Amino acid sequence: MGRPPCCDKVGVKKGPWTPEEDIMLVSYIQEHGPGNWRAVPTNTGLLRCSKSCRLRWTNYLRPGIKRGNFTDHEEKMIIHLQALLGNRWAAIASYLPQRTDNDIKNYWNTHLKKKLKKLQTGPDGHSRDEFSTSQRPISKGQWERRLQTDIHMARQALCDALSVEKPCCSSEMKPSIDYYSYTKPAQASTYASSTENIARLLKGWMKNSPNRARKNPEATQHSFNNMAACTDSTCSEGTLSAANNTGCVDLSEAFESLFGFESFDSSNSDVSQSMSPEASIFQDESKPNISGQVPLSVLEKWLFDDGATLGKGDFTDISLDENDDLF
DNA sequence: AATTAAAACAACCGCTCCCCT
DNA sequence: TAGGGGAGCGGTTGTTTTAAT
Repeated sequence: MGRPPCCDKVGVKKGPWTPEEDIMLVSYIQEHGPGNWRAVPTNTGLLRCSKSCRLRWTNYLRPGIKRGNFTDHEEKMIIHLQALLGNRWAAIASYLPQRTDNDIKNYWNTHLKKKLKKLQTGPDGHSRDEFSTSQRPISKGQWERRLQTDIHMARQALCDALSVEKPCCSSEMKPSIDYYSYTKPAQASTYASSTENIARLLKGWMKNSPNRARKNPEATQHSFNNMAACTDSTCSEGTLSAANNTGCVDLSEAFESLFGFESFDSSNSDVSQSMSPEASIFQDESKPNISGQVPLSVLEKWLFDDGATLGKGDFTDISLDENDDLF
């Protein structure tokens, strides 16, 4: 006997969420907090699968989500982290607390993949595939060890960077996954605060009809973000928060200060010119970079070469030098 | 102005992990 | 310790929007 589906297939609504459904979900979570998703459809009367509710909340309704264009340094962070972690979008998203894993994944698939492919092929359209043939084969154990080290190094570097602003890290960097979680119902009252927020929310929707919202999703999302900025209890507890105006530590900014990403201009993003032939590493970006550190070094070179100035050395050097020692 | 192709993004599906009994 | 169930994650699909012709 197989496992029953998480929800009845019949009578479950699919497709885009309506504002009404959003409100129902938000009000429920406001009252009870996220979690126990299975109970959400029953308790709210939403004809949605529990998974769908969770997804809608985490990807769209959750306070503090930043929508719209990715900044240059966000882009670089994603590329860098993807090289380090592979397609572990949730892990990557934990370093970009304002972005959802889905958002990052989509951005990677639609923008960055192409961008990197361009780099790989170069302006002449010919593949610059030298490393894939010249690379030493490495055993699974080796690359796993290497990956572990990379992750550790990245965490360490990030932790160091953050500790400048706020001594929040222990020896083990804790990704901001906690930002998602919301366990104690007691905190619920401070979450979306009150009917006041729902009213504001509605107001936002009135102003931005679905059509308009689609054209400018940021506008729609804003009402939620604002709501969150004022009331998100996690912020006052010192947890990472995206509420910019609350003075909480912003990981993106921390990364910025760490990497010194400043002058990378997407308009001059014809990075292929500065790319070495090793750019061929991107040929299989859907997997963790099994091919080892050489690809990573190229990536990093590109990431840090143009425009990055302060603080960049620490991260790259550690990553490159120490990992070379592994071999 | 109409049509088509490409891009962007929201949402779904199925698998895996982890916790609880 | 094993099995069941919920939650989370990553891949993929479907729909909408935008750009090009």
